[in-house]
Amino acid sequence: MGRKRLHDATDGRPTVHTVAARAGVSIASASRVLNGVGGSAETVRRVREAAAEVGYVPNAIARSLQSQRTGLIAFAVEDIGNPVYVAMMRAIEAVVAESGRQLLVHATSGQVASETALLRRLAHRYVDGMIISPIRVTDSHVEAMTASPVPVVVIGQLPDDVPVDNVRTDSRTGVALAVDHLAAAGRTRIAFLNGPLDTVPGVARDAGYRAAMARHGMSADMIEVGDFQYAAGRAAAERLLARARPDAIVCANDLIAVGALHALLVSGLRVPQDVALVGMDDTELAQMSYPQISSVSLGSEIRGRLAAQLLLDRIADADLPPRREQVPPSLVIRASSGGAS
Amino acid sequence: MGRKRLHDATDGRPTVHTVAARAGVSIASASRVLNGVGGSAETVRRVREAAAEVGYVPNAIARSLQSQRTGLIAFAVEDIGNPVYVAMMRAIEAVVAESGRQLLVHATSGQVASETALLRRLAHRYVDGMIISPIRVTDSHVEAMTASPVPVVVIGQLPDDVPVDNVRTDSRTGVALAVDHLAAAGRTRIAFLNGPLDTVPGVARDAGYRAAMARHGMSADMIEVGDFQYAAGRAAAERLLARARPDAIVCANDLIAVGALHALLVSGLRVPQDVALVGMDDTELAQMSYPQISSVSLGSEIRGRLAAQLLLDRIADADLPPRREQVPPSLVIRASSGGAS
DNA sequence: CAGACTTCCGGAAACGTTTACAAAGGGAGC
DNA sequence: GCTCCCTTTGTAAACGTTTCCGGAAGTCTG
Repeated sequence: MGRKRLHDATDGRPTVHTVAARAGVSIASASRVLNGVGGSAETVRRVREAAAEVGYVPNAIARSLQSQRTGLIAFAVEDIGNPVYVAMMRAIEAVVAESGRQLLVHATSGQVASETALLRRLAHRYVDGMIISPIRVTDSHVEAMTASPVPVVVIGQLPDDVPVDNVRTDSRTGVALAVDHLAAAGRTRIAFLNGPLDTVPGVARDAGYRAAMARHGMSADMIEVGDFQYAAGRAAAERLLARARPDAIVCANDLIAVGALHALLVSGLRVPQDVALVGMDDTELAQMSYPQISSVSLGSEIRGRLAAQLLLDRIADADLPPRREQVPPSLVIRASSGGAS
Repeated sequence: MGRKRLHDATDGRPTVHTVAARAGVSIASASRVLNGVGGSAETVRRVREAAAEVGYVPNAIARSLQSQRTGLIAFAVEDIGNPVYVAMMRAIEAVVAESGRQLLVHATSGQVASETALLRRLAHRYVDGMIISPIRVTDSHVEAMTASPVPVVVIGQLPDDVPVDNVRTDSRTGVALAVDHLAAAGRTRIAFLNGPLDTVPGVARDAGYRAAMARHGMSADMIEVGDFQYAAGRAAAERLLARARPDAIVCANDLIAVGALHALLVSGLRVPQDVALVGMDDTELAQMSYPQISSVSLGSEIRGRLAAQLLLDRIADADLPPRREQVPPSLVIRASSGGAS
């Protein structure tokens, strides 16, 4: 009834004080028992009993404040809907959950401002680490990442001198795999539908396409650019078909490929007979299409898993030297390029 | 150099104490200024300056402990990969971000044990609220939800007497819409590919199909059941085609529909000429297929948005009476059932 | 110029944990 | 019986913030 309450007002939920008082021990003892460290048999019994009686549950925030850990891992990505990120997210979730942590997901819309804002917010330490897959990498990204007090792992390319753990693949050779495959199948007019050229994957894939085409002595004049979405892919294919007559199309990701497939079928072309099609990322989408779409796998699940692992390792030991994992691309051949249905 | 440091060891990051000391004011004043409440012009200037100089950033955890709020909202869902949940997640993310909070995503694998574990963990208050879309609802779900100290909003059906905010739709009439549409188009042998019958949506959709078929005087003898995935849909369609000759198929969700489409095309049937197809959930997948798949929209984005809104409202005022929002289904007609391509 | 009122400030408590430290108790070995 | 060591316990500090409260100083009013 006193005006100045010390602990455990009648309205509040039970705290370790409640439990301690009820068990007739100090909060230190209560805490120790509840954490399973130390305590005599009798004390353990009394505390456990008291805790059960009042339905005590430790407060995660208070614990975090003390331990300086939130138990949260953030995953920041342009678009939660893109199946390639979904695949990564699944893999990351698995690793993160395994370590007893939880996953926070951010949608950045691919905007530099919101990505750097997110990185800067890491200073608030609301999370123990972040995995980010920026589609563009600017100086402010790099600056924010290196200034962050909590570990950051990047999925994607990063300038070599940036001391940040990262997981990369080689989409340049990935595109080459696709071109080689199509050329080997006798295709001679291989077009390319790319994403924006001011993105990291966009330039890499463009370079891969041009180099591979040059290697085969073919001219790289059937390129259309849009963004990395289904609608853009469909539109790009329509533009392409309006001005050229390719016998094969390589797409910078599966969403674009599905859009292209749609455009091809609408205009009465047969896939793969008239036009062969190869996508990239090897997402579920490629398998769910009809015909199933050949796709260059960039190991999304593996990259996700590796990124999560790198992050956990660094959280465990901040002094590790920066690490860099590389996942090689591989081509998965399906019906759309003449493989089995 | 003293052994017993009080605040701000040289190694640590700046805290409000650092700022206060540097500005020559008390931590109370520093905190007030940093929160933009009170302070004389001179104090404000000094504190701001000190904060900028040391690069002060408030610690989110400590703030949470004080405010009893984490600023986090959890979204728990069976499978992060299902496009219908992706759509909901997008909508929820938008609302949640708008309110200055962040989204935590849990994958439950649809297992009752992990869902109830998640709900019970809410007692730790690691999050300000949770949106959950359980595919099955058991007594332990209900018990855990009502016992939770933080608000829970359910997307999906819930027994009427459970005092928990929820957002529902009516997939029973949703299926009826599909059947009516197909019957009106002259289809007479309408099959149904459903998800598991021990799930809430599974039974509702089954009931909807049977009722609608009866209403049209058609027998409901072409039903196949699998889970709500692409592969299961494809397999179910194959089983169906092996034993019957439907002229239309209604699917319990879009993943199943895409799988069925695949099976139909593989077996040389034309869609919609030979077999009309209608999916459910109206996800991106339905638009990305060829032909595009008619689908019963259950308003995923709307449900997501509403759920987020209900949750925020309840967080703001715990004494609100339980609310229940209903989103009506609607049919989106596309090429797969004879609509425009 | 006294009193009332406002503004600003600092000390200290509070949020709910964990843990360093010291004290106390109890065997065991001599 | 004494010392030594080990176990158990409680006190209090610490994590980093916000905020209550009382006092001081300044401003206005009559």
